[in-house]
Amino acid sequence: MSETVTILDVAKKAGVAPATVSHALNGKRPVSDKTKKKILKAIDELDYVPSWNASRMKSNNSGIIGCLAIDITESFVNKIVKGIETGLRGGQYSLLYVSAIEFDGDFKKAYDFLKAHNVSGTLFCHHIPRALDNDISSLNVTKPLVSINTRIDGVPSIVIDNKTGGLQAAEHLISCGVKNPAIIGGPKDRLSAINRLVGFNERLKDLGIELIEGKVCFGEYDANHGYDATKKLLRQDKSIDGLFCENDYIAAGAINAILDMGLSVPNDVKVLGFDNRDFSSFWRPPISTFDIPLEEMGLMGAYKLKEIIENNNSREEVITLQSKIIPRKSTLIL
Amino acid sequence: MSETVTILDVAKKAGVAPATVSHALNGKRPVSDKTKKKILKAIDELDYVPSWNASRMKSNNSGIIGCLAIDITESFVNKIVKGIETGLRGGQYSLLYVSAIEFDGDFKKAYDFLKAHNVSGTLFCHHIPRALDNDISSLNVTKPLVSINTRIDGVPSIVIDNKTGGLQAAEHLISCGVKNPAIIGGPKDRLSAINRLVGFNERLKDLGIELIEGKVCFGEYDANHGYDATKKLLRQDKSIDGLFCENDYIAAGAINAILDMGLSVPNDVKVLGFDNRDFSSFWRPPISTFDIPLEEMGLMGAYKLKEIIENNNSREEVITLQSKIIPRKSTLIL
DNA sequence: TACATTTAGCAAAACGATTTGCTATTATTT
DNA sequence: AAATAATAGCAAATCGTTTTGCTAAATGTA
Repeated sequence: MSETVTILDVAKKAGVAPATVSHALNGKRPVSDKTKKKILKAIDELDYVPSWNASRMKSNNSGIIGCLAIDITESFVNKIVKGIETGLRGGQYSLLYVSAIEFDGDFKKAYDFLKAHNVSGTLFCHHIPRALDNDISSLNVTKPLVSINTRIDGVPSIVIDNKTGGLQAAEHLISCGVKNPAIIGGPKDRLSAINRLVGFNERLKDLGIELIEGKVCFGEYDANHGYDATKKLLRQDKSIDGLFCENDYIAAGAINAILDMGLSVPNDVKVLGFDNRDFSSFWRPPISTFDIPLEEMGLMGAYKLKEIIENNNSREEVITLQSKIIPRKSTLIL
Repeated sequence: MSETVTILDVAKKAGVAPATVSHALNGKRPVSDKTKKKILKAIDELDYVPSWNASRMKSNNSGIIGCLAIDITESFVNKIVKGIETGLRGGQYSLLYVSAIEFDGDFKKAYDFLKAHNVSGTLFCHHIPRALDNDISSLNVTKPLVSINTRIDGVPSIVIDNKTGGLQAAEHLISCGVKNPAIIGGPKDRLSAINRLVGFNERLKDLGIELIEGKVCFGEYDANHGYDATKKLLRQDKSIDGLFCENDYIAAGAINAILDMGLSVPNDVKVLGFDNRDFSSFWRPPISTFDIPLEEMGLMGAYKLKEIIENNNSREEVITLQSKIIPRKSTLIL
């Protein structure tokens, strides 16, 4: 209802020119303490809040950071977003969040939407490999762009070293005494799933263990897949004594299956997950897993983007972060 | 790098006046098909995207919906936010997300931030009872406001009927044959926890069962609290045969404790949770719980806010949604 | 044919800030 | 005391749209 109070109202009340109010507020030119005090008093009394719109239109820098993610309820997305917020905190930036699903996966439309808001830069945050590679040229990118969680050619990216994760998974299982490991993977079209497998396979080969096709099982990142795949694998080969599950949902399903078959975790079969979900620490038995520094990825993405915006430094760069193994009972010998 | 293309560039290229371009785009005045075609061609060739800033400054309606929530990683928050997005989809609105923690819990600052962006309306989304009641007057609210998940006096609110939830919890446990129930609650300062208890207690009293103080245990909404409280309760009173846990983390911890004591769920003790977390369906045993329509809450909040903005209808209204019980094995007799 | 009506499009003002050129005052130096 | 430099503050232009008053052309009516 009440009218918006503008810089003019403040100026009038304080008995100065609008320009002086502006200068008093953002210090582009000095203003005497006396007038500054008058101005602040007027601002306080009128409850004046400068219009971001108006000010940013003039300076052609919206101060808005666009975040284009698939779906905020994906747990990896919301943790990354939290990191982004932390990275932006206290600055002159605000976060405009957009789900790609809102635009039926049309990245051009979604990006145009952000453009319309005159964003100072954009953070992509998704998991679909090459989702943008074909489109990136048609996007007509005019403002800085940073990709989080997926590498895009020609774009600074913050990624997780999933291959090293897989590598460490192999080492961990073997060092826990596993002789005959198998792997239950995630969806074939997700780079995370592929890379974890590649690393796992590579290190096993180094250690002289061959991962035959029958011991690799792709599927969804969920508990049902873990359950079914485990039963299938263990029926096929009763000597399997270690499972690398590419995320903790799969691992939880796998443990359920093993227990249902009357076997023990970790005594008969050791189970290693990935992701460190909130339930993993109090699952029975607690699930050994890898912690992914999701918030840190968001943080780094925000920092990187700010750096590019502020220093106009746009050289491509790939920042790779490591996940960290968290050993729990599901792989330890009692 | 490349310059921003404005409505003037389009007008020049199409050989018309800027006003005509504007009218062609948003139909406030008719434009002939011929010129419209010329204009659209120019827009396409120049890849013109109208500046949201400039247009919204003029119309004094930013089209931006502010969302002020505590923390995006809180699972209830991100589901609500998803609902909000769905509710805003396809409209001329965009979502500006702000975490209250960014402003050290200072709602005035956070709200001023949104005001500075000239938001058309704001959705509060939090769980702290009365967090705003004291502050709401000092907030100097000039634009529509809707609160989700917490009731605020004088503000349209979308809330969950936790009392009825508690009530149904009591009925369910009794109908499953429980004779001597106890409750493990959440934090005392959360309305959800209080209301679930009130409903639970009330219905038990109706059924002639007294919930003495020794059978009520407040604490965090986490598994450790569930574990510790369960051990304490069951040691105190060995005849307890049913537990209402105010969320699923607590329920998971409770089940762990019961099993560790050598008892069976549900044969010896039945456990009922709340929240329907993602792990609850494949916990062992699967946890009976309540599904909270979080996305729907967000959706309703968005709808309500749009209605207020568009029809200038600002009467207070409290929309109460019901949670829905999902019976699983943890309370069923085998 | 002459008049009224509708349609199409242009020009200019407005939104609320920032930026910059300029003037008037005050402080510093010789 | 006069000349110079520094400071304080005002007025006006600007950012990219939308809105509105107005003119000119096209259409319909008598």
